[in-house]
Amino acid sequence: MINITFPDGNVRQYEAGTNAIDIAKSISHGLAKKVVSANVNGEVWDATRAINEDAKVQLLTFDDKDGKATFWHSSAHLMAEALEILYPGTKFGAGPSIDNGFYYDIDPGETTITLSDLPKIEKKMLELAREKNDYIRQETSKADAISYFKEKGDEYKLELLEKLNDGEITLYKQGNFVDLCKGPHIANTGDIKAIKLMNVAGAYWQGDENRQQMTRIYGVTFPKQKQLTEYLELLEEAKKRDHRKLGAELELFMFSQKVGSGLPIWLPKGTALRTRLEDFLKQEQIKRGYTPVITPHIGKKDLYVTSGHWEKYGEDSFSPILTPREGEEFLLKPMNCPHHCEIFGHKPHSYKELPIRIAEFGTVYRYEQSGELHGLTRVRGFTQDDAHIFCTPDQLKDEFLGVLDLTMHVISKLGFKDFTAQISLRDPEKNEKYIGSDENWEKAESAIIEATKEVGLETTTELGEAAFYGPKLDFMVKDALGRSWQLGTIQVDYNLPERFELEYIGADNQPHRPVMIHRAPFGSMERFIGVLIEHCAGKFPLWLSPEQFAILPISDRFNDYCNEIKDQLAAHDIRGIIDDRSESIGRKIRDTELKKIPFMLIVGEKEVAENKVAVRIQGEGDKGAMSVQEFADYFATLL
RNA sequence: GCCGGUGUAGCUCAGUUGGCCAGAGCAGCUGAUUUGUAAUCAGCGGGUCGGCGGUUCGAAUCCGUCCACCGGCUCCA
Repeated sequence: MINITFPDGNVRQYEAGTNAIDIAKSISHGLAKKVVSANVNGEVWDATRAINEDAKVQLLTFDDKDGKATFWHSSAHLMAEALEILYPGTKFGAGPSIDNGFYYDIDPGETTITLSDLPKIEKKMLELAREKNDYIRQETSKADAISYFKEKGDEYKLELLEKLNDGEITLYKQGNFVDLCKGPHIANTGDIKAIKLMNVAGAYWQGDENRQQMTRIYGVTFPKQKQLTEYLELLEEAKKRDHRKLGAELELFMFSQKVGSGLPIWLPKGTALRTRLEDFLKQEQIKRGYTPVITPHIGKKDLYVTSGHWEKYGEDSFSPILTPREGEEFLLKPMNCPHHCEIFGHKPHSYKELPIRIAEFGTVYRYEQSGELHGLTRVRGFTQDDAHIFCTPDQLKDEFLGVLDLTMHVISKLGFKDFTAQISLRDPEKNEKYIGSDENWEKAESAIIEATKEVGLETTTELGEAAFYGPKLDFMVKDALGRSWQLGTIQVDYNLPERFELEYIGADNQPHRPVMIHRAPFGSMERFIGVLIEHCAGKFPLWLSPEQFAILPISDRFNDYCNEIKDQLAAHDIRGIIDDRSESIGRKIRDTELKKIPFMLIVGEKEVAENKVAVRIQGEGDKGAMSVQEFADYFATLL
């Protein structure tokens, strides 16, 4: 007998060689049906794999993250089986589970698989699922595995095999399909009841753009049909929040083929929104001792040679523009920091002046490949809420903490609760990717780690994600479709001050090199607003709303009264419009609802007589009549 | 940049296997209506069918090429 310890600390005894399904059966039959895999001593195992020794076991169902991964990974194998039948000779790459399903990268040879082929593949998968084949795990020697895939002609599997050690190789088989796989898998294909293949895309083999482009097929599956229906409904909902759709509908911004792709054009309402965001941060920064500056949109190429950006990112900038007579080379500025370094360097500084915090909403232009462009979140021209702090090494940590406080203030003020903070350090294996001394890197990295610890911020750490000049802390938020976007960023930099030979005179009357912090709480106005639109589904926080109310007269006899109301509200700093079209009140309400204007103030005979307005809240309905003063007071409580 | 898809009026979409002057709803304009909590009625205007080139007696429809957009990949100071 062996001892099985459950997550709640309970210990039960089982025969050696038991498995997760049997353990589940001993608890309840319902549970046994739902078990897809099990966490055994920290490793996810097949639910049918024999457990021979004492172990800590957590049974996993589709409701667990790891359970989903098992289910979807098995679904990828099922799809591969279907593909092998429908497209004989297909070569298989890798087919993992992902956050929302699974994919398989395949090389179908001469055949092209398109969207219209997916229903056929789905159908075949369902057929195979109904055959109720077991997923069978089989340990194998490297030599046997190689000979199997050699005979099959699966060169990608052979390449994967090369990296594996003999003795740790397993194959999984369901039906007639055998795959190189470390598992784990569900017990039987029959558990897969609902299947939807989402799309096809190109993907480079091993993620290397110099190698073969594979066909990647994405799909998602569920144990119950109802779950699939719900998932598809969720996707529909998410689409409605898409900032590209809402941005057009609410007339916030536009793109023009003539102006150029990736170059957002801000319409009046979007500009109103953006200006309010900028003003909010500008005021906050003044309070916190920042000095606003303005620098040109272009800078000599030499400036970026000095900063190192030209060497590192020259190809990702717009090509230099030339002065017509002298032939001097200028870059459309891809970064504000070199300009700000020049500001710091234009006169000598005493240590008594530090820290110096130079802030600018600086518009920058970068060449993004055409296929990268995406709404407001990936563009070729954007405005950073940029600032650079020049301080002494002793001040670094306090300054970092100050920036952290500002960034978190901004994020919470905008209603983001679900964000993650990522510490990006250098990859110690790839020193050539970075500039600057080891000593400086270590100092910078530990400053970030200590500061985040001190404020108790939950972080993840990524090696190799640092900027080339220093480590950084990024704030990431997910959009409506679950894609993760970087918003605010804080970066420590010992290197630019060196490249620009920046100095201050210390208490010892000797020159010293300042440390620099790059930071942008929003990141870029474009991306931030794009994510904000999706976050609030176009219903912005009241203080940002381009129009806070619409006054809707029931007949044009009340227009004069409406104008008075509007003036009175303006005196309370509440902004809005009057819809004085000769339309029915029902129509005016509908149109205002669709524009997502937070308050409708309806004015008719009764309201004029009582000197009131009938308040209706967007998305909620009639709230009854109030005087202007009452409304203004109520409004103030919502800000 | 690479793979796949899409591109018809301001918006959402019809348009059979290439064949009369390319259609609808909404929006717009004009007029009527003066309305009580999510679409008042009538009339009218509006499209080089993404651009260019080709095949054909004839192209929105077939071919080529370029552009833009969508989903991914790669990249992201």
